[in-house]
Amino acid sequence: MRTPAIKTPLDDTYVYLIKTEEDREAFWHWLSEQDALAFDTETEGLGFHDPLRLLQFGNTTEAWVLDPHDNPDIVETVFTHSAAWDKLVAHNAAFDVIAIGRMLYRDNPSMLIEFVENTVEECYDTQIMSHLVDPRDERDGGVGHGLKPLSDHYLGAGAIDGQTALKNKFRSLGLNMTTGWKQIDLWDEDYVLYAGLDAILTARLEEILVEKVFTELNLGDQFNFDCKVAAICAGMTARGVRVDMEAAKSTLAALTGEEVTARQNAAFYGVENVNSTSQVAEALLVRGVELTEKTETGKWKVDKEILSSLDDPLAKSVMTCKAANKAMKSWVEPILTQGGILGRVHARIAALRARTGRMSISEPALQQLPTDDYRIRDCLIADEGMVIIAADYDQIEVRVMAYLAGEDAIISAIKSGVDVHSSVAESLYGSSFTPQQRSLAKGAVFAKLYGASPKRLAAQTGVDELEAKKVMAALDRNYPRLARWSKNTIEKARFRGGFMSTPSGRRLPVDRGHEYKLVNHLVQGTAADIFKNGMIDVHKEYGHLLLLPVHDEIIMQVPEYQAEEIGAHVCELMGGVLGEVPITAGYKIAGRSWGDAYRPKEALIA
DNA sequence: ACTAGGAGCGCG
DNA sequence: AAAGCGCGCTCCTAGT
Repeated sequence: MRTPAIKTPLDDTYVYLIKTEEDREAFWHWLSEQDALAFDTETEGLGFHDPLRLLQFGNTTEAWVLDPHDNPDIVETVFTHSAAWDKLVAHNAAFDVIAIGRMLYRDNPSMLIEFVENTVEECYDTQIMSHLVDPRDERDGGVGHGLKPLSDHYLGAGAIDGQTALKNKFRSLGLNMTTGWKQIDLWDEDYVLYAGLDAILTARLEEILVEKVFTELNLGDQFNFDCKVAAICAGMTARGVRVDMEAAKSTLAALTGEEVTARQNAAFYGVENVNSTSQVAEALLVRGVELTEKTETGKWKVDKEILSSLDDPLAKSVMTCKAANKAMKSWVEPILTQGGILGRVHARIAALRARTGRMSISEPALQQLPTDDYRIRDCLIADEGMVIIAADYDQIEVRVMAYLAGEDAIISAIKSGVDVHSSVAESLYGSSFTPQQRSLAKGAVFAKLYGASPKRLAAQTGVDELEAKKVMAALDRNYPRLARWSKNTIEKARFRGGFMSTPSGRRLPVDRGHEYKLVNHLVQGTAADIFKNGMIDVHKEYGHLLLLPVHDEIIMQVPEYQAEEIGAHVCELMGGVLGEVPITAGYKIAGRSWGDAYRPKEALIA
């Protein structure tokens, strides 16, 4: 007996359920007629360990919804006996492939990683395509990269909003967005309808986006490149990083102690809640501290920079308390929670997240671990017999800027192996420049890189505004190609609007009124692609050792006895030339724990 | 009760 | 003339 199909709000499109043997037979027949196959999953939640609930397949007019646990043969045939259809289509393939892989290879981490890498790379991922067409998210004024906004925009399917519909459904059942996904009946009419629709929308999006990416924009190579990167990143998520549970517990205990002491101290001065900026400001004013800066909304500004300039016991307690609290809540507790499941943290690594093409890591945010407190990184360690190493590019953004600007004066300094910032300082102040002058020169280069005003440069380096202005002007005078490139970039952006592209072809949207940002975006985006390129090359040789990407540095674990050898080789693989500009990398060996690279000398003994 | 935005802070 | 860039996360506050 066949289970009745569900008619969807889209014209002539249906969702079929696989519940009976007859359903299964009909599905196999349908499957044999597909060449492009979109798939999607529903899970109990968004975390790495949350199990699969439903698996959906679809084309542009039909979807099939099944319980993967009841149909392991279907899952295996589609995902492990490839080549029966031309392509697999998914929206953010990494998420679904990991969920499917976890079901297939529950007890075999290395098989899981291999499966994830191979399958993600093979997918036509509509999220990657979306990003190549327009990298902006909704907050930035772009279309966004979720299935819903993309369907609204490209398919005019605005009426379909599974998220909202299901949220309401959850509510009517006494559930919420956390419990609902886990507890709603597997065959709930709305649940399976929207599950199936997502596969259909993905299939429709793919048709439109493939045309745009491959034909209109000629970004086929860029797409394949980003698929490769996405696959490597998904593999790293699947591999995870080993957690040192004992270290994590003791870090948590130490931070808790610091937090409690600092909080009591702050309370003594009248601040019940250190995270309330109004309380902090009020208490400081009462103590006779002079505050001068206000925020955009007119409240007293009491950020770390201001507090640290105060030399006040309350200010110190507030800073200590906030730092400890942030470290616990953002990193140590999430690491402990995830580590408690299988001993590893499987952070989500988004291969194509920033509008410049940079990657991001979340749950937890492992690209943002504090550098001044090794105890956080101490929670993360290499596997048995291995050590953590970090290989990072040398001044990648400055080199990219020199290349993009064709600034020979900087390029020749780089080529001759001279420190770039010293070379700039020498050109500005002569060969007897002071360390302060080097630091100001470095600041000026970064100001150029970010499009900062002399005012900002002054604030950051401590010189007065006039001095900052003079330095910026001198920089422009001594490096005329850099000045011209920056100026031309901004003018071109103003004139043309729309999108501009990096040399590798990545499209960067122009923000009206903020054209100066293009200078930075071109540099950051090009640097991101160089990094990804290096990561791909390292992956070819040492894929099984990759742990995390951190903007311009690759974190790996390597067998202890080969650490030097592999480190050096990895740097060779990362390096290359950008036109005339040499691109180089260096490595450092941390130790069994990542924190070993950040441990101050005194702490090494203890 | 839940949401959105602001403020703040961590990194490259 | 003026402009620091890109992220993720947590907490607070004010809104519904």
